[in-house]
Amino acid sequence: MKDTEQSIIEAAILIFNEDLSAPLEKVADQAQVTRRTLHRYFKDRKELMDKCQKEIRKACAVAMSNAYNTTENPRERLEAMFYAGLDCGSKNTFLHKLHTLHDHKHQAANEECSEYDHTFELWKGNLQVLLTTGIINQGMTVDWIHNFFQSVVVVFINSQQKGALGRTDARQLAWFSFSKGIGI
Amino acid sequence: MKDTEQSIIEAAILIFNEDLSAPLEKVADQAQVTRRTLHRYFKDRKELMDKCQKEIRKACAVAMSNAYNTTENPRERLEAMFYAGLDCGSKNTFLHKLHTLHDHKHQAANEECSEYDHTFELWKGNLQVLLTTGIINQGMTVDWIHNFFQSVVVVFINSQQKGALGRTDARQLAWFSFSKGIGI
DNA sequence: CACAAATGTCACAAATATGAGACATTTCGC
DNA sequence: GCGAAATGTCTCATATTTGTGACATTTGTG
Repeated sequence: MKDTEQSIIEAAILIFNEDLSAPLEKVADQAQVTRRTLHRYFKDRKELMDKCQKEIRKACAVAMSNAYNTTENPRERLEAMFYAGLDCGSKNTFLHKLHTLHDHKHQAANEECSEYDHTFELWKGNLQVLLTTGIINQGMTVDWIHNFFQSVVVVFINSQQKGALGRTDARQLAWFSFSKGIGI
Repeated sequence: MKDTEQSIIEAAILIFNEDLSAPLEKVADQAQVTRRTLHRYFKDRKELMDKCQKEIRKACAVAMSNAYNTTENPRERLEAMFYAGLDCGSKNTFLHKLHTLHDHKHQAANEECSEYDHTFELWKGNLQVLLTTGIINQGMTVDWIHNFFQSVVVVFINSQQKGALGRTDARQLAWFSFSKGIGI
């Protein structure tokens, strides 16, 4: 029964990802919990948001790290990490969103920002190999591909929400769109 | 000086696109205007939001319609409408976002929904031609490509906001990612 | 300059969101 | 079934957001 805290966090990620300033009652509803209970686990909005970020960073870091270690081939690594990104779903996109907000000033001094950077260090490093060895040609930049990656995850999430496509089909489609889209 | 109303709408689209429940003061700030002035032009939040949607639908509809009429070749049409989508920028993505929200129930009876549908009628019709003639193969679905289209627009906007890429370069990159990503 | 329109400043009431106390009810392990 | 922990209900104080009136200031125009 102690997974209430976790389910609130999951709900918050879902809600805040759509509506950053949504009232906490929406989060509580999504978690099928009272606002009162939510406040028993989280002192205030800021604390909830912080826990969300921590959860997100952890989940993404673990998934990415695991995927990275499945193979030594850069091309296969990219694919493995891509699927890991899909599996992280809205956690992945929310993390990315928080760091591309209009008023967000990215600075390495910020603890959360540096953790964010670290999360994608492996990803970007691997990507750089593919770029320099010419497997990915064109005028592709790391930033573009990073954004593009996140965007394809959004497409995947949307398709899953609608239920129009099976998970396996959607995963294949996503990888097709991503890999071809960056010129592999 | 009467473009104050318009600049508030533009500001609102920018802010609401990032944070749907953002306080109106943020919109006023973005428009470099007092909250008091904002309320002189818009009775309340709902009226502002409605005007935003109207503006968005109009802008997207005009841009798409123009692009459609530049050529009769479906393949070229797709490209022209793609660039039109880029030019609509956040208007395009905000419109799409509003209709993919978790709690949004899409129903043709709804006036705004039907207008939204109409906006992309041409786009989807043209796409269907490309699908049935086999120019786009794979297990691609219209919905997937539609979502994918919107996502690439987001990537484009992000790259422009950062200023890392010139507009022309970004447009080319975007078209590359999109066209290859759907298997053209 | 003078005048009118637009905007800003300040003040304020109403609505909504937030956070927490007190106590009832439910849930779970034993 | 008992007791403890978790959760819900109800209530309330406070903070924030919202919308508007009254009046000062700025801006554009003749």
